[in-house]
Amino acid sequence: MSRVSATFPADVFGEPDFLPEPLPEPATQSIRLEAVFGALSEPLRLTIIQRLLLESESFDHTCGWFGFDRPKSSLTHHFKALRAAGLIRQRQYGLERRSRVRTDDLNARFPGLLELVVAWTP
Amino acid sequence: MSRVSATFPADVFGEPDFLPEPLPEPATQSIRLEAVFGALSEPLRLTIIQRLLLESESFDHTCGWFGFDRPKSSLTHHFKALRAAGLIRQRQYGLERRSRVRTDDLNARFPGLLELVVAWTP
DNA sequence: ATATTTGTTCGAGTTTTATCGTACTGATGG
DNA sequence: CCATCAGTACGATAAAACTCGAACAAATAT
Repeated sequence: MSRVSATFPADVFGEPDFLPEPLPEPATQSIRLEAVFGALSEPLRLTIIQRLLLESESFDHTCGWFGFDRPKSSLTHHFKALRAAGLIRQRQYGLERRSRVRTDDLNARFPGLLELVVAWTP
Repeated sequence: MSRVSATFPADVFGEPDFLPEPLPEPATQSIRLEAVFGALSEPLRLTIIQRLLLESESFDHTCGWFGFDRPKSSLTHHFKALRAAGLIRQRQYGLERRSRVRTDDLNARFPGLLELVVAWTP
């Protein structure tokens, strides 16, 4: 893999200068509280958001990074639910699809929400 | 109706000296964040909690007070869901079952949560 | 080119949740 | 006693959500 590839992994060399466009997601203003609550009512999804908040360093993570023992199609389902509700932003880096929490958007729209997720004990 | 009846309505003369026992509800420590999120992911239930927070004066409210145009059995279902998740406390006053938000419990356990509900715009 | 890797899409089965009519209960008032 | 009133319980139907296998797609590595 080339050091200058447009798709090299963000967790090896840090964030690339030019990020791929995010996958389709709701605009900040149209994130709905009830949809956010629905997305976070599923323990696996709550875990995803919490771990992204607590263990993310300066880069985004693939869904494989979490190490969940679930079929890939189940993970796709949950990540899509999180993105549709406005909780995560996803970008495609070559093969990988990396996710980060939309922290700024969520803090602006629902202050205090992410603190609750961080404090959650499974 | 007697002024000293054990079951007179709390919204006419204020809170009685001896409250009826609350209906079965989860203990404060066992209220689960994911269950709370699930309960609040339903717009009607979100409305119930918001209105109890915003429009409740010093007394609890019956489910009829909200004026929802839904069958009674549907309302029973949603109020039971809110109580099971630990969001409301319900007491029986004669015929009526009155609800209040478990504000202290929820603020202690999930600080900031109720503010999000208050700020919600349907 | 071919295999490997990461993740998607489709579709089916299962479980949960919502909706709501009907019948019922228990307290109150005449 | 009998009617009324607030709300429950039951049960059926319908809609949503979760789970997951199988087949597929696209980028990468050799």
